[in-house]
Amino acid sequence: MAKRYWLMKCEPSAYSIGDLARDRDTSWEGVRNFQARNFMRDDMRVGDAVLFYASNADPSGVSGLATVSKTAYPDHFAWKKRHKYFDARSTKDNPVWFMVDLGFVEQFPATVPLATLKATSGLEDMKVVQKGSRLSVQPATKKEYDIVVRLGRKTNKAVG
DNA sequence: GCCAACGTTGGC
DNA sequence: GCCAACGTTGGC
Repeated sequence: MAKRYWLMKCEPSAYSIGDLARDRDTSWEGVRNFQARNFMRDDMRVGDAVLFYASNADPSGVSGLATVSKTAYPDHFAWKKRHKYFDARSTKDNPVWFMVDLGFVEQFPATVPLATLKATSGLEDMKVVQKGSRLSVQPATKKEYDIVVRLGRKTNKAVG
C-alpha cells in the first residue's frame, strides 16, 4: 500500500511536538471518536507521514512532523478503571478503542498557524481549515503535506 | 472564558 | 429512526 498522509491533533498541554522530540516515540492513546479510530485502526501503516497539529495552543497549528511507528493495537487505557480514558464498553476480548505509536521526525522552529494554512492556496480542502472541524485524526494528501512542510521549513529560514 | 459546531446518547 | 439534550472540542 502506498504511503499515506495524516494530520493528528493534540493539545500541547497534554503532549507537544517538543515532548515527542524528547521521547522519540510515543503511544497515541485516548482517541475516543469512531471516525478517528477507524482511520488509525484500518488505514494507518508503519511509515505513514503525520502532520503534528497543536490544538488549543497559541497559536494553534502544525508544529512538526511524525511518522507511524506501530500499527493499531488495543488502547489498554480504556480498560483501566478510574483512568480518564476508561470506557466500560471496551474489553480485552472485544476492544472498542485503538491506538498507534508515533515516532519523531522533525520539529518546526515555529508553528505554522491555522491562519496561515487557511490563507495558503492548495490547502483549501484540508479538513482542519474547515469551520467546525473537530476530527482529531484526519487524512491529508501528499500535495497538502508537502505544502505544509515547505511552510514549516520556510519559518526555519526566517528564524535563522 | 465564551460559545458555535459537532458527535453521541437516549427517550419515544 | 428521529431528534432534542447533553457533553466536548477548539478557535478566538
